[in-house]
Amino acid sequence: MSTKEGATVVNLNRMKHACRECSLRELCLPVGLSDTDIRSLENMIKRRKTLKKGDFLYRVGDPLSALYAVSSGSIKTSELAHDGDIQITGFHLPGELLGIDAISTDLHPCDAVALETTVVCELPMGKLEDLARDIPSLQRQLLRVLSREIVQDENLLMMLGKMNAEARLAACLVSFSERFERLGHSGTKFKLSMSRQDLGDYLGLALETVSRLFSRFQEEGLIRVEGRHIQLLNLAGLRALTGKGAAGQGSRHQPVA
Amino acid sequence: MSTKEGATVVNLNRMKHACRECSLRELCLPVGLSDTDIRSLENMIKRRKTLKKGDFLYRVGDPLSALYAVSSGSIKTSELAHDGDIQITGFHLPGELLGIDAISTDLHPCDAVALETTVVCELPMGKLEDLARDIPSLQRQLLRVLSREIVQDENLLMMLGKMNAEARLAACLVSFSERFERLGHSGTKFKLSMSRQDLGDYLGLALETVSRLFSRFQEEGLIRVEGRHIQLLNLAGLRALTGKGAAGQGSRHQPVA
DNA sequence: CGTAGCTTTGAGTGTTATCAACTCTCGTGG
DNA sequence: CCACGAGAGTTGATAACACTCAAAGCTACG
Repeated sequence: MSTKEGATVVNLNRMKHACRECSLRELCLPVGLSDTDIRSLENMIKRRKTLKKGDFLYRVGDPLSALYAVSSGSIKTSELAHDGDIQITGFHLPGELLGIDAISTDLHPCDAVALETTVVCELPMGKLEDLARDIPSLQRQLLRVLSREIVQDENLLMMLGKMNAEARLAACLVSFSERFERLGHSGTKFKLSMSRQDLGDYLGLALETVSRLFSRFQEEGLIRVEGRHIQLLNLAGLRALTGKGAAGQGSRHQPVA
Repeated sequence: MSTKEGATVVNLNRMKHACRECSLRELCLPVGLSDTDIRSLENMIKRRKTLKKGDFLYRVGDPLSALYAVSSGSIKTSELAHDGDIQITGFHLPGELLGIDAISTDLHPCDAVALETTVVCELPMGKLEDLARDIPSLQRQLLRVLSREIVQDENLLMMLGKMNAEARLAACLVSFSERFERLGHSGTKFKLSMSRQDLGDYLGLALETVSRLFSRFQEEGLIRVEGRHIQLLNLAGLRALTGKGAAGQGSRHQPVA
């Protein structure tokens, strides 16, 4: 298969990972579950998988056997067009669930590739459904997670359909900022795990356009760029560029409207 | 509320609409449910609502009280951007479910507007969850429907991110063709219920571009256009265009959808 | 260190948005 | 019955934003 067996050999003794002790439990599936319910969830988790950079978690057409929760690292999901063009449909950070777009057909419609060394928790689909039936709050949470994914996709739709390149990258950076912060990391200084090409394939832009925008944002004092190390110097300014600026100070360069 | 009470007064005696006798049951929520299960579903359905063209089914920020299944007619869902730009996130035909993107926050993130006289079945959210707990196959079906929506959004993402204007409209027409056919209508001759502006707001194009493309497709013998009446003359040709057809069209790979 | 991949920057091009004028349809009211 | 106006659609001219092609600089890793 695509993922090496060797990877899962490491730390077999840690396989019985406890959701209760996981720092991500408030971001992941256990939200709103009682302690006993979480214990049931723990028992269901088959194992944790470690992926190296470039490893596939699953591929287009693979049958759905489990959902995966990112524990550490990051994963990109992408769809291939007939002519080889790639659309990245999401970057998945710790606490986020993968594979839910496969539920409708029981086949994965996209590839999932690790952007760096990444650990995921495996949630066997059958057991998850059984458990959801027994635990109403888990059922609700599952629906919520799916629904949240729809909302995220629709936000991305808005970006691709109605925003210019500048606004797209700004919105993307703001999104990363918020998500890193939720993870307890810095929301203004972080390292991107994906390439310019990946960002372009996500935002519907050429990689050169992404690169140029990074340079321009730096010139304008909005961010500091050093390869994949990003520092957000003017978060409000970035937000203003996305259009949704509530705390907008006059960072209006060109009348976008 | 946004929708007038008057609309629902008509035909109160038909309120006890039977899913069992609905021609859409194989497209809608009852898929895979037993006869008794469907009966439980019927009892849950609060009522049917009739909307006139332009009526809102719900608005951004409205609390989620029910999901809606389109029975006849069509509905567009759209999000408003800061500067007034709108992105249409979907056109919903009979048999399709609306409101599922509100489950994550219990608030509707988009507007839903009838494109023509439209009838919807109302599925109270709380009762639906209760019923899903009692009927495992309904739970599965519910997850499936949500997941399918994600897949659809991701297809649209692919269009907006990677396809040119020509390919987008072609893909859109092919999609309508397939959906009308599933509904038992003609897949090659149909009337669009939405304006060029709506199509543009869906495809991320200016309305003028949409209009020009219709004209060009007609010149090329792909379709026949008469206002909103569309006839597809060369479905294979349209499909070829969705594979990014400007250059050579020797596409060996199968179309996605 | 050397190579391969990633990133930056430049120059030129093209697809598509924007602005604008005109037609057509349809419903309303004079 | 026709004039009128509003909304929808078509078509043309122009220009901008982002893509493509190209080359050089940089980074990382064996």
